[in-house]
Amino acid sequence: MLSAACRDSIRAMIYIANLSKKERYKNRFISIYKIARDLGLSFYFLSKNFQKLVKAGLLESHRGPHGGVKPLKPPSKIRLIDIVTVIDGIDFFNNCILGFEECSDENPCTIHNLWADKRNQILNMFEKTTLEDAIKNIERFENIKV
Amino acid sequence: MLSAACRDSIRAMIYIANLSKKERYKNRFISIYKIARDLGLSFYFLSKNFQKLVKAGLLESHRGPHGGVKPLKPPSKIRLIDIVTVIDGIDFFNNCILGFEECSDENPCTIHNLWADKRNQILNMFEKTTLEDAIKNIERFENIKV
DNA sequence: ATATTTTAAGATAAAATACTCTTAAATCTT
DNA sequence: AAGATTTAAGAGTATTTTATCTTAAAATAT
Ligand code: FES
Ligand code: FES
Repeated sequence: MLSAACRDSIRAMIYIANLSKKERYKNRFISIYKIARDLGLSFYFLSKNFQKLVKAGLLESHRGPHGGVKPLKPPSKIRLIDIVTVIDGIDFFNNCILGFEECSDENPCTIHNLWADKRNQILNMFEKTTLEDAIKNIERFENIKV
Repeated sequence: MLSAACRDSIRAMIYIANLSKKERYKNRFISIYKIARDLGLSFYFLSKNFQKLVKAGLLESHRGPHGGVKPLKPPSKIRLIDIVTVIDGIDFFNNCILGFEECSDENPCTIHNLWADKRNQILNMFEKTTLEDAIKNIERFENIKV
């Protein structure tokens, strides 16, 4: 459902948001190399994908020593759907699951009435969930994977 | 979410199931060429994908004049999940949305608690929905796309 | 028997996605 | 000013998915 690029980006954004809360990292740029290393991701792939997030205004970037990226908004203001929109686009939430051109209640496919509901619930989840929600889970659960 | 192969296959299976109910087609083989033409799909791609459904026992095939495919079960006994399982596999319903190796309540990622629920609802839909349900919608709605 | 129709199977080609590399530009450190 | 660090951008490569083609096998029709 999410592309590999999008999965990586969401993980990284959650990681950045969480780190940026700590005193040591507040308002500091975090190097992409460090993020990739800490999360076990490819530096090349991650920095490429980050370029979109920077352009979209979700991240601020800075070159040179002590450079890196940092969030432009507080975790409570960055929703998962914002990241998905930038990296994958939102076609998934508009398109027919059977691949028809149009998707609407007026022009439904044979399983539209069932799928549209599920799809909206997913959309709802991505719209409601912010990086802060994810961070809270990090604090809440012990053996959580970041 | 569904691959192109899977989307095509589901559409074709619904079409076959619906056609097989009609007196003229009862217990007859329906040519793959006709199915592809009627649904606007590629004959090559569809016949390739059908091979899996035949092997899996969802379709019976027959070569030569008046050959083709026909369902091996009544529409009420073929669930969407059966087709998805054969064509795409069920990894989607087991895997972590953020790409982690494991996915379980005991070893969750930062959004597992939110996603697992949605994912199960989708699974539920695919498990509960049969070809008969889709056919009923064909009868129920006027401008429906098959 | 021979020719025709139709699916099966495997090879090939094209397109999309995932991933990597190289060079440049910006910034900092000395 | 020179060198080191770090992201930006675009080109390049690899892998996966999608789509097509070719040949074979099976069944029917003549
Ligand atoms: S028309 Fe197919 S899901 Fe809406
Ligand atoms: S662990 Fe990530 S969705 Fe379950």
